Amino acid sequence: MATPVAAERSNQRYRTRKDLIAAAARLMKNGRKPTLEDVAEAALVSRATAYRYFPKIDALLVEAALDIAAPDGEALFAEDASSDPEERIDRAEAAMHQMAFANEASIRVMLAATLTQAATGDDDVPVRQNRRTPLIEAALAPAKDQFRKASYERLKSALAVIFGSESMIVFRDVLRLDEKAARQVKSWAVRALVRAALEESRRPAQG
Amino acid sequence: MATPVAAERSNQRYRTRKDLIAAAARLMKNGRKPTLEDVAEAALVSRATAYRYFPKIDALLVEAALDIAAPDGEALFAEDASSDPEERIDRAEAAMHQMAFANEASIRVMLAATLTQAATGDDDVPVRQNRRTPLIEAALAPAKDQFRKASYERLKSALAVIFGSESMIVFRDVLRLDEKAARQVKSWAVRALVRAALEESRRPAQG
DNA sequence: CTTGACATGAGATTTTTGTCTCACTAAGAA
DNA sequence: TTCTTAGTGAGACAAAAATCTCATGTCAAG
Repeated sequence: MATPVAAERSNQRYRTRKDLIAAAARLMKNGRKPTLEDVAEAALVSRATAYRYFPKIDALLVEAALDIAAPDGEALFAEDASSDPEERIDRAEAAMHQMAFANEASIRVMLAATLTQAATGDDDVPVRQNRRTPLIEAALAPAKDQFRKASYERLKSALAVIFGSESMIVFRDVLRLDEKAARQVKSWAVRALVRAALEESRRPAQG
Repeated sequence: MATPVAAERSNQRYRTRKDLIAAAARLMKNGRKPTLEDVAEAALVSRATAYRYFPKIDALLVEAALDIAAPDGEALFAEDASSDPEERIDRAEAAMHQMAFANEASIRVMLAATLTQAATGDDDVPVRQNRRTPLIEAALAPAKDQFRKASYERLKSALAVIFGSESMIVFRDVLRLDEKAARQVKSWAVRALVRAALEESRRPAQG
């Protein structure tokens, strides 16, 4: 059997794997969930090979979505002297926002692919990764000691809800707002949340 | 005229349509996207008939998701004398939260079915409906005149992001928090947002 | 009751999706 | 170079999903 598992041939395996992922990423951009056959063809690889690497196409789609450049906390705040958490969070949100709306179609495909799996408890299945929390932590880092522990954790989770690509779905499909309006709402919300967490951390009673 | 004669058959059509939707709703509860064949069988209807009613299964799944009881603003605040918007919003959120987590599997299926369509601009395709905004408006109603117009609109949109079933996905798949933790975060966040909107509406400068 | 129009059911058929086999190619070791 | 072996391609095969056709059943008007 030709199951790619031995270590020796790793270059070859790595390349075809990479080609498959790249091809999938390319196909996702038009918003349609591609079939494994589509991907194989686009990657100039036989159907059988494609199936060998990704028995479930969902796994491939998730991998492909990782190609989408996510804002990196380190880079984003590299030469940013400011330590005002409100400003920094807003800036981080702007970066995520821009990324999400620029890759809307691909993100939708990936989201749809993962949605039905977490529920069924399938475990050979890809899991959503969390790229927003590191970004949020980087933004809050300079001010971290101004928060109480509980406030800080709560704030991070709440911000994660606003930051994510899921919120884009709400703005587009449910509220029917355009990108600019969405950004304004999110900007206001994240700032308000940061302020609220800061304030309650300053007050003596309660956490 | 021949038309009214033909139209009289609507009872029959209505019943099979209803049966199909009910069957789909039943099948969605286990979190797997059912096949039209599955639905047809469960509805005691032939495949061909099912396909006649719903050429795309996604349309059927969306219809079926409507069966899920959404909290109704009128009923929820019927005997609630309180007019404190913070309390009322929190209460509304609790209701939505309970509904969303109780029907997680079905909601995931519906969400996945709609995600890839809005993007492609398919128009014979069902559209997400918005049940959360009326609820939010009902909760804010008694205090509506305490907000500036712009603040009010922004608040509603921000709350819609927190309220929705999409936030459940974030808590579960991305943050890996359980239902209780999710509720606490959301409760804190919605209250903070309401307070922020109220406060900025009281202040003279800026909107 | 009869009739016409429509809805339905039961396959046949086609398309799509996933699996398997086997020969061939090419990479790395000797 | 030659040998060994993992990775690949081509296509047969199987299973599932979607579409089409036509005979039958049933409703309601006359």
